[in-house]
Amino acid sequence: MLYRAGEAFTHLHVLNSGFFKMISVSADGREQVVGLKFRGDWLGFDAIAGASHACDAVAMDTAEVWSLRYDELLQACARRPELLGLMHEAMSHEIVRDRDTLMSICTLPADARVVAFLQHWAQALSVRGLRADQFSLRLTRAEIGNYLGLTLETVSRVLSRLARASLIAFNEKSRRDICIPDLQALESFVQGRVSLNLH
Amino acid sequence: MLYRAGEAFTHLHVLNSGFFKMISVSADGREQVVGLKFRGDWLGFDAIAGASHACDAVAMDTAEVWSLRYDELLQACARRPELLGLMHEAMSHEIVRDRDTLMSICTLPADARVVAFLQHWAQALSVRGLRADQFSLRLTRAEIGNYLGLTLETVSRVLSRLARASLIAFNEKSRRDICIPDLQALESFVQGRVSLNLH
DNA sequence: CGCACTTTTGAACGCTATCAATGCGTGTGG
DNA sequence: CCACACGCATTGATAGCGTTCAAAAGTGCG
Repeated sequence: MLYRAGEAFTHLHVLNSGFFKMISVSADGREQVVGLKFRGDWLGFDAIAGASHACDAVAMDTAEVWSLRYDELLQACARRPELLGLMHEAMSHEIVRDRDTLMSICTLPADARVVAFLQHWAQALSVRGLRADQFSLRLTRAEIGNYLGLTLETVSRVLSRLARASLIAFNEKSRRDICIPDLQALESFVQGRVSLNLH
Repeated sequence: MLYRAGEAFTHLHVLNSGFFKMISVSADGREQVVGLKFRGDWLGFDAIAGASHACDAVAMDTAEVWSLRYDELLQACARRPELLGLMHEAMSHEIVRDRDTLMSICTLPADARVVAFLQHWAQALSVRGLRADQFSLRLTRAEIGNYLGLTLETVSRVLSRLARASLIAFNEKSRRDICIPDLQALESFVQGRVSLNLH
């Protein structure tokens, strides 16, 4: 765990390798995965406003993180304006990304949400030069469901249906490692609402 | 409309009076209310990353907006570091706020979501020194539902139920203007419903 | 007044949650 | 080595919440 909700804010972090999940807990104890972080993403922006972190940052793998003291970072930005540009870009990107997930959750049915989740993950890998046709989800069904506003059973059922339709395939070792032979086919699935009720 | 999705990014804006809604449209035409803005909020952060706006900013009322050229703003920040602090705080606050709404939508049933929406609005007014026990929603039932991942009928039903329970009251002129005699009562109403769902 | 838009309310349907049983892989201890 | 517990995943049956479809009333405006 890189930081926990409530901890005093001192550093921002840049993820150089590995994967993180961001987890918020509400006052009444509801827990929620509110974001996923990949290589190059910044962590800790949530803490600037309140001077303490608003969520937990949990590594999903061995990870390498560059931690930067915020005050020193600002001084460095004064000397090197392009650094400030990078930081603003990262913050802006996070805002846009969060809105995209909000839209997915508000407007898509369960199966399309799961597909959008897979696409998101695949694209995140692809943009970073990693293979996007075969990867590990690194989240339990329960966590995926939580992130998407679904139950773990629904996630499991959708994935099974996608596998039955050969739009994805499971690794024979672990059902958390999946293959996406044709990302286009998945994409058109969301668009056209192809019915998978083959049974 | 202050700006539209796709427009080139030149200015950030600070809302000095009035109310704005932020509307995103996905590639396949799904429309989504992704945020609400009140006095003192900044608008336009979404455009920094992509150099063009990612959503529409629509006024819900006559509004006064201060528009600041981004490049000039950065120069001013170099001279006055506290200005940069304000801007970062606003961005960070937006990130935290977006996550809160995501959590509400993912973890709460319909009635609790509507209540959370009312609380959010009331608190936004209260923090700004405006009266929070009586205000106009400025959104149609359809827009509220869209923002909360519900249909307009569900929103209408929940509001009617809340009014029947005297937790809120409608203005006799317009059913978009509501009274909240006891905000605490509303809050405990959500708590009770959620704790039932938690086990 | 007519027209378009918004809101309310009812009834029926369907998607997703809930409840429950089973299987699988892993680590642990007898 | 096996038995066992534990966490994770799958699958089925059922129920319920929210959607969909539909009708009617209220509101604002040219």
